[in-house]
Amino acid sequence: MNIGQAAKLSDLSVKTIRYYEDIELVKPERLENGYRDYSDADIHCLIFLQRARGLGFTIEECRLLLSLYEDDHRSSRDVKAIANDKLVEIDRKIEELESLKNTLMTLVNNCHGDDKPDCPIIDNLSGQRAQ
Amino acid sequence: MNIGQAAKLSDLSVKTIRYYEDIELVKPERLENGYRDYSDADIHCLIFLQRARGLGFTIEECRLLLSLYEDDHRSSRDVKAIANDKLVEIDRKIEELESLKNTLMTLVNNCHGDDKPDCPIIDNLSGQRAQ
DNA sequence: CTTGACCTTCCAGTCACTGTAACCCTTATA
DNA sequence: TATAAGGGTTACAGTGACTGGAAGGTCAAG
Repeated sequence: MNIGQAAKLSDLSVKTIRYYEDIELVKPERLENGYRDYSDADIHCLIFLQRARGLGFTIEECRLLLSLYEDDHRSSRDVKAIANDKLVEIDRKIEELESLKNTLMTLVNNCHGDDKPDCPIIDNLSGQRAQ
Repeated sequence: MNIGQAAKLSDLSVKTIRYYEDIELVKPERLENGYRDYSDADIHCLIFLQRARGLGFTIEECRLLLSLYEDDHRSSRDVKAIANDKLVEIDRKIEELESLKNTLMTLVNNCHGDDKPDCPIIDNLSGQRAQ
């Protein structure tokens, strides 16, 4: 199967798929004309990657997950551990963003947003605590 | 003032400050020996940048905010608009992460996490919807 | 005079792609 | 049979916001 078809089936861009070959994630066979030839197993890997990346796993985490995916003797404990780490990370990010949001909201709410130059947002960024 | 001192006062790394000069954000004078010499105004800019970056503004947004910061005739409306855009963006990111979190939590909760190879997380990533 | 802490520039690497150029291959139609 | 469209190929550069490292210059203290 050509790379274009593989892209459609996996919902990845052609560029991304070539990149995944570059970093040795999914290595398809080659036809006589030099075209990449994706097997069904390759397609499954690409779909797997598309989903895992969509869940926020880094490429290296994907590489690990993929090796577990391809290992019939893996333990579900190993997989769960990776997913759990990612959950903790996501939670941390959400908290950071919430805190950011609160700060920004306070600033925005205190700013008149008119023609005048007086601006609590700028004041805050500049380090002034003026009310 | 030397770059090291500027780094301490602004809570930025020396590397980052040099980078900010590279991209023409804060351009200090130079001493005869070639050392950078940061004025009080430069330090204020660096602190401003440190805070704005901390609030999640991109470098280009920071550049814009900085020009408003340095413009006595700015309108608070302009500043508020930028901050508001950023708020919307942050909200979108939080929602995305919440959705990710829910998906991952469901998967993790359904996974036994034992020695056996059966793993709903892997199954989901592979596209199998097996319960 | 030497040591160590600081400063300088420049180049490469990070992450996960994306864009572009220049070229080759296949298929359908005039 | 010529050609044009729409695939495919490689290789290199760029993104954002730094960070690391090498190789060297400067300064103050002992």
